[in-house]
Amino acid sequence: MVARELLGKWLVRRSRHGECVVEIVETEAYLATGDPACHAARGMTPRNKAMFGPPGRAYVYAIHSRWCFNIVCQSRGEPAAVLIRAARPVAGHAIMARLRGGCRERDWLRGPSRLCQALAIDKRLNRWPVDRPTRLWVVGGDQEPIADDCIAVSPRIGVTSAHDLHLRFFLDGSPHVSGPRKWHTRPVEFSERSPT
DNA sequence: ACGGGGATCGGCT
DNA sequence: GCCGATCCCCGTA
Repeated sequence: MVARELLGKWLVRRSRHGECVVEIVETEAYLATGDPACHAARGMTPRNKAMFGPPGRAYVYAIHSRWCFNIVCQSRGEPAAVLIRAARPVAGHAIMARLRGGCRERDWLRGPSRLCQALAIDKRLNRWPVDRPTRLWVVGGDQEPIADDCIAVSPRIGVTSAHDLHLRFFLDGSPHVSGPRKWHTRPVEFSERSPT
């Protein structure tokens, strides 16, 4: 599953502010079928058009006047995407600190819209290809995948429907993961789940 | 043309 | 923890 493979990968953003590198520590999957929370669940609209396009591109949309960045990961006629929820700063610290208004480093990329703020991601990057080094791309395809026992699973955050789907993946115990601190570690009720 | 709702965040208690 | 801001999108008329 792509959402889990993206953990530990690096995301590079080259903007007019300069270049930033971050390590992805939290993702959520939104599925093609059987997932009412997925924007594509009710067919194509102007907003979710990117999800119906080729995989490996960005899907950027606004919620409550803030941006969220997804990577389209499947497109065999079946739209799906991975929301990038949180990351750890690797390079470009000065840029991210400025764009995030000088809050604590731990909070720069903690949450999908905070991440977009820190990396200057907005609607203009909707449908942008993220598989080659231009303005926004993912690297680390050749690196070792994160071990299963370092990855925790839970229901998705802020999603009111489909609570039975455990499609949030994150590096267990990472301080850069979003949400209250109790969500930073593997929830007890899901700790018995075998890795998928 | 209109109105309800949302994959959020930050401030306040 | 809870609540409100804020605005764009989408379903309905």
